[in-house]
Amino acid sequence: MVTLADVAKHAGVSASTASRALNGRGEMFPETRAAVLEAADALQFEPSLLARSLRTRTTWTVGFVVPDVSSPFYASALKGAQTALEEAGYRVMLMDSRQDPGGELAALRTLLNHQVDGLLLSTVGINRKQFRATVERRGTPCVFFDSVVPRAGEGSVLLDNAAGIEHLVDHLVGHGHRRIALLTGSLVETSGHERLDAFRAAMARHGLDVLDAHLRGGRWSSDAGREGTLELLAADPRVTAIVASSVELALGCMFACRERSVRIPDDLALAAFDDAYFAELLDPSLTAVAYDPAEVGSAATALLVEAMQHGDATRRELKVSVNLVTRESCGCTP
Amino acid sequence: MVTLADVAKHAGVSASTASRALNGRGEMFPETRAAVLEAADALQFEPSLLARSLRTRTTWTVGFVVPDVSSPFYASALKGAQTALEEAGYRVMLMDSRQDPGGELAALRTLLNHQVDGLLLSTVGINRKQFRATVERRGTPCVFFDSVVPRAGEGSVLLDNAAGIEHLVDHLVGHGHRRIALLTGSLVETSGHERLDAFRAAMARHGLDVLDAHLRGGRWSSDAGREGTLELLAADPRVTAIVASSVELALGCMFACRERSVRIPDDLALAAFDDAYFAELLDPSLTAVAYDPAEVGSAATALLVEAMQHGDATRRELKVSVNLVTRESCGCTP
DNA sequence: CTGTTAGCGCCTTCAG
DNA sequence: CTGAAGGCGCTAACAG
Repeated sequence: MVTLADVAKHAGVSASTASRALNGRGEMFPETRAAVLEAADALQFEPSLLARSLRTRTTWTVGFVVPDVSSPFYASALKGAQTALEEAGYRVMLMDSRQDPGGELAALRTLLNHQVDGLLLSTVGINRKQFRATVERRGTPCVFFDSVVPRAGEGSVLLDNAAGIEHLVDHLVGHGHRRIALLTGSLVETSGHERLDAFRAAMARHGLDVLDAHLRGGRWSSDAGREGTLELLAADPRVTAIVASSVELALGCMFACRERSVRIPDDLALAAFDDAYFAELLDPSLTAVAYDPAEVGSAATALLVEAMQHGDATRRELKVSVNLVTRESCGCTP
Repeated sequence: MVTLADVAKHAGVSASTASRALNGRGEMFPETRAAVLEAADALQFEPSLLARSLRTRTTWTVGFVVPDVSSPFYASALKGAQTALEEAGYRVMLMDSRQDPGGELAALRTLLNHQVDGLLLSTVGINRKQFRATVERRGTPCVFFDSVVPRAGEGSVLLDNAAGIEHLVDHLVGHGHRRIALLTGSLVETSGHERLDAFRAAMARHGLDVLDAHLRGGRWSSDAGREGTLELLAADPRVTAIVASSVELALGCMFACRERSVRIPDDLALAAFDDAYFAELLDPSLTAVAYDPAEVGSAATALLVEAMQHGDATRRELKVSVNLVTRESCGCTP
């Protein structure tokens, strides 16, 4: 390995001068700088980021923690964050909490021991005290996205869950439905319980009841959607419409309907939170609330970079807007 | 920040003893060790991985480079790798080359400057010389997956592209098709050109011609699939079946067919490489070659861990097996 | 403008 | 079994 000392010797200057030349810090004679750059080039010098970080106490690395990287939503958010971070000169260290608070805490500790400069976190439900003890104690800035620890961190970016669910419920009510059920996601995550709360609120606004038997699911998977729908169908055949808290849940619902020969939208209308690039090609095509998942990542990054660089004291909470895309599954005709 | 020195002082021992106790190295009086552990616990000591890495010259970090993290395939491969790496005690540093060789080289350099212990790389087509100059020169082990630099690195994991395409072509020929076109992916990537080569070979085996006009696409996107299909439809209406090199390309094809009122499978049969969890619910449901994308990541990780730990000299090349799932788009009936 | 000195936090000789 | 000393590669403070 070729070190800064080698470059300095080769250029006939001291290590500090070499360092200054390479980092463009301070004034110096152009020919001195040129000599150093040439030497670095000749020796193919690559600085050790490790050593630099140890000395400067900044790593230019940000930790990214999500429940499941392979989920399309998180993958897109990651992409958005990665792009924005790279632009700002940061690198990404990725960890997966596997939907487990213990795993999340372990991930945070590892990242913190790595001296990351900041954290982008979609929590699976650690509490404020745990958050305090692991991240706040170190003073590392943290921005939450999609799922937050209430009143913690330097900011958060959430989808406009309330508006999304409202669109869905209003639209189904507009089609004449009154017995509407909800497939919920994981209720320890912000998007899960916000969508549930919003569903209750939207139904109430139309003077409609929400029976506990009409709330099913509890996980984000397609399986949970299928099972929840089967339970729903068995428990109360009078339900005429379903709101799914995610595409996966909606797909599960579609599977269940095929098994039970329930026709969508004739026997049961369906509309989902989360659009997908294949929604148009499904049978029937899926009415859904759309948004840009990458924007969640990039917006969170913007907040984090701000916090890392200016140490802003005020917590900022952003909402990413959503819009309804009507297709066939709700009962609309193409 | 609490350092090893603080712990040592608190426990009334030297820093070296504290280090030994914490890392379980060497023999020592149980009470000494206990005192150190207690002190570390009391002070909530967390070792600086940076300093440790600088000293030990191993970071327990692996670099992961892909063309696009938000693609479902890479996201799943990442998940597989992440899980396997974490199990082996490694962390993941992620970079996105954005389908650009320049970006890929930059990513590799950054990772290498971070002293990663190993590399998991899906290349977008850098050449052997560039690979040599950046990674081989440092001696950092690298395992390729999905897309390789020929005869480079410590190993590779590829899908069985030849078998997959063969299944697809054989099946379509079995339905009586003879004029079959191919939507290709990016030909600078291994999966892209292997699938093309395999298509030619499979067609030849049936004594069928492959016209250049029947090869369209060139990128992995849905858009490329749509445009390629429109071109195909315009150039030669006698084509009766299409093999898509990926789901995205297949979806693009389905969009194009809707625009032109071409019915699948009656007017045009379709079958794709890559299965998807929603393939069953498409209209028509999509015949496809299936495999486990996470396995690509975990298998590559196994190879890499082996290389990092035992410095194996022999290059190993793995193939992940695939299988055909027949549905309606090829002309089969449910 | 440039060189010398010191130290980030840790681990690993080498003595005792 | 334990302590002292040195250094991984780099940069910041202080002289000159």
